Amino acid sequence: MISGEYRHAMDEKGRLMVPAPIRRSIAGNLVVLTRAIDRCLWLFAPEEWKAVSGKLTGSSSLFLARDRMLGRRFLAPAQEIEIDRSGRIAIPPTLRDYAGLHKDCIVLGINSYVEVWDEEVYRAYELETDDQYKEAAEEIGGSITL
Amino acid sequence: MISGEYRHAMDEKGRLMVPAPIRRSIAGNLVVLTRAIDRCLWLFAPEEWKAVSGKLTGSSSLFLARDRMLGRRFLAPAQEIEIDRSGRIAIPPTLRDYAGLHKDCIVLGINSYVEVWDEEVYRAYELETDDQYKEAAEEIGGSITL
DNA sequence: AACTTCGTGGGAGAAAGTGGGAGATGGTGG
DNA sequence: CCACCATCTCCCACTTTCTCCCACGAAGTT
Repeated sequence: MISGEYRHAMDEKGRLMVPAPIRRSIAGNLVVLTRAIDRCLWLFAPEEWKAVSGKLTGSSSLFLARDRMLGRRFLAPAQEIEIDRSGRIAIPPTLRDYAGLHKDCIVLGINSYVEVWDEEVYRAYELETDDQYKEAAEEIGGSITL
Repeated sequence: MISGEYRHAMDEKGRLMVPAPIRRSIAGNLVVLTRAIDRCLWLFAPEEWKAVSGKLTGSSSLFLARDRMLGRRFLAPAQEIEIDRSGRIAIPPTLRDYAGLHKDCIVLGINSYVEVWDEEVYRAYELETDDQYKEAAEEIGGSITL
């Protein structure tokens, strides 16, 4: 179970720390990095990635526009990346650009995957979704009693 | 059953006392600390947190915008933290910033969870919500007789 | 008054994070 | 086809931060 919210700077070489607690919950030193659906990156442990991508590829067809699109935008950008001895990953330029990563990044551990955001982009996202968040909280309040 | 209202100072290292009465009602020396919905932090005993977070993670999908948002804002910030031998917790910087904790903090024990506020932020909250509080009391008065 | 419990501060060692250098790799132009 | 340049990758060393532990002060109790 991964979790935690961290702020880290990407250095001039495009390297970003994977926070130690997250690193500890990933076996081995390989991860899969890909474009998320929102303007950020997703980072999976290899076996998690297999599970997710497997569900998409399992039933997809070359001849369906929707499947081709998903392949291009979700599967193709995925890269296997090594965590170096200092616990960093080098983020490829195309992914860096997609997520608008500049320097200060936010790293989110969410259950079984990790998200990487540019700090400013994430702040903007939080503002945008603030109302939805509070609405959702009220709804959930109906079903969760503590 | 946790309760109590305490004022404690966070020291220069970002450590905050968990008041002894609250500590006694938590088994073990691990707690889960996370962002609340208002500008403060929530502290749960691990099993309480599992109960709450489990209801959210159970049926969530990577491919639904709302689920992603809830994961980011509610699940991700949660961190498991150890209570040290002196009964303190070290509050991670991102959580410290979110709640605007500076030095003097208010710790509230509420039933089955604990809230941590910056003192000034809490005073402001009390002022803001004073009218709502009295209205809410009137509403409740309809159903509670004592 | 001594003892116990609670809270506070600080120090040492360990871990985490940062920066930069050298060799390898791949692309470009002559 | 070869030489050169840019970039990448891997590794090492330094710095900072964190964590754990201990010792002291205050307050309440027997």
